[in-house]
Amino acid sequence: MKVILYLHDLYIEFAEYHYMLKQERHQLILRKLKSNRKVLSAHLSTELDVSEDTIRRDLKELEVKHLLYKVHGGALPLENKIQTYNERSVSDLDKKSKIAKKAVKLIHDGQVIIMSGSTTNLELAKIIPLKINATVFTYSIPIAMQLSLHPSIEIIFIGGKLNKSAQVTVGIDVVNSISSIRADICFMGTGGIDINRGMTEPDWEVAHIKKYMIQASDHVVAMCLSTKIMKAKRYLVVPIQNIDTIISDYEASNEIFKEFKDKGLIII
Amino acid sequence: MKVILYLHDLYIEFAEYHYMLKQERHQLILRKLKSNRKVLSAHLSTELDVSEDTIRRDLKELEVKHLLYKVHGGALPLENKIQTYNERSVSDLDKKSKIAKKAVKLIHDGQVIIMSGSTTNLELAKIIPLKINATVFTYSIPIAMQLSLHPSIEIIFIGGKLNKSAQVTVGIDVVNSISSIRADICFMGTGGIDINRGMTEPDWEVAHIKKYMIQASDHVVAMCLSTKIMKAKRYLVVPIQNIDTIISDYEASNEIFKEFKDKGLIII
DNA sequence: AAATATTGAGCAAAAAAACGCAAAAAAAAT
DNA sequence: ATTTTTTTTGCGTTTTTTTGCTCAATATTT
Repeated sequence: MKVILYLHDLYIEFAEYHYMLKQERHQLILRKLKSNRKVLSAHLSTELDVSEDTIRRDLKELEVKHLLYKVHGGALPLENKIQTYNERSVSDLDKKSKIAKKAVKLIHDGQVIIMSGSTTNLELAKIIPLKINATVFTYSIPIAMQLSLHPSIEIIFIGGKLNKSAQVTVGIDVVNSISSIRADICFMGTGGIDINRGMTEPDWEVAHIKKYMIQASDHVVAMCLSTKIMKAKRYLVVPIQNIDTIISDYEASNEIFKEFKDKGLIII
Repeated sequence: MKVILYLHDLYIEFAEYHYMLKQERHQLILRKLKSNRKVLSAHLSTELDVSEDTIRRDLKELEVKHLLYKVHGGALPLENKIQTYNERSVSDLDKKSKIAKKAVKLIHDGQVIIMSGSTTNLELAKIIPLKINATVFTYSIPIAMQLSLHPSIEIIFIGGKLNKSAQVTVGIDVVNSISSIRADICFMGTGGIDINRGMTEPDWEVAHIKKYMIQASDHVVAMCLSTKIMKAKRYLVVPIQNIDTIISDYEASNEIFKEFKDKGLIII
């Protein structure tokens, strides 16, 4: 490696001079981060013989490229970034509780109800009037816990393998249990509703379970965020004619529902 | 210790240092909290070599992010806070956790485990080492929730009618599900153990379910408060010879166990 | 009720980051 | 080869963050 210096009218050539390119520094920083699990700006500065400003700029660049994340004093690998409350908070909570308020009017004394495991259903579970007397089948732990605060709802929990992150049971046992149920009404959160492509889900297993839930119910209520109307996900649950009612945060009069109404669906 | 990096023809030596970044401290605190189920400010201060003020500020930050909750003297995992209504009147918690500490040594990789719905079992669920890989069948919501924080335990929730106060499922469905299981070991909280009258329960339905749990297991561990030894409740679960191991908060050498030992039971 | 331990608030020192600017170097254009 | 443009870098200054300390208030234990 050579370096050529222009000084006034002198031209000097240095044979062995290690000037480090920015990219080299970046690679170096990432390597060190990998083997060391952290890097400190101050140390990098002396070790790589550049100012701390430069290191800070390097780290900032690498952060933008999602190769690390910057903290006061240095940087850490992206994987140990701590999950914060906001990141896992429920999105569109206002819309979901609006839907729940409409849905709760469909619940009556003596019904046998199936509830899927969505956050919209959790909102619904919170606002079921205390005087209602009904039986609810669910496979969601949060919903079961919420309902257990209700004085007169009988809860049947559908067992199976527990999905830890969603806190719902899944698998063949769930399907078997549901197959032996006969329910009056079924409240279903949904990944997408489209007039042609029907009700769809991003997860195969969930789609499968929901299919049986719908089979087991006399009346099927799809609770659907407005953002998911006329959208489709990967896996079909049922075609649109298997659904009886759609509840969204839109007004029922919204023109987007025209075709659904033409097919005989109730829009709330 | 030194870190040496080779990059093309460059070789750079990094001096080792152990200044700790704030985020690293946070991660360590959370990790310790997860494995120890609690952290003490004074302890952390000396361990991480920073002032207690700093620790307090760390805990406060983590609390705002909903990653733990602060108490006088330290902090506890957030799960416990959710379960506070459950631990409303947990009596003899110290004795129960003493039992749990003994019981956890019986848990090994690859086991299929049945856990009944007692608070002693909840304590056990809290302290299962993170590296353990096993399958747990349970019909208790608090236990399922506690286990869902474990990275590698597979949880099978046994469905049925939910008993709201105990947060456990009961009924014929539970019996049916358990009948089809084959487990290595079964941890059972118990209402009473007596050398002649066997293991007994105050609730008929629970007694019935436990009978099937014991039938389904190769090894039966009865976890029993010292106050319940040589006591009997209303309904028989199984006679004493169907039990393999008794764990209590007494020393195993206690003379009260003499007759049990004579019958071949293991006392821990 | 007294003794001990823990906490919160305010403050100051030190370290790190941000910002604007200008020198230096590299790249591009002439 | 020279000029222009762009990029990179370091420096001085101002802000922000972090930390430890004191002291009064609170909580816990004896």
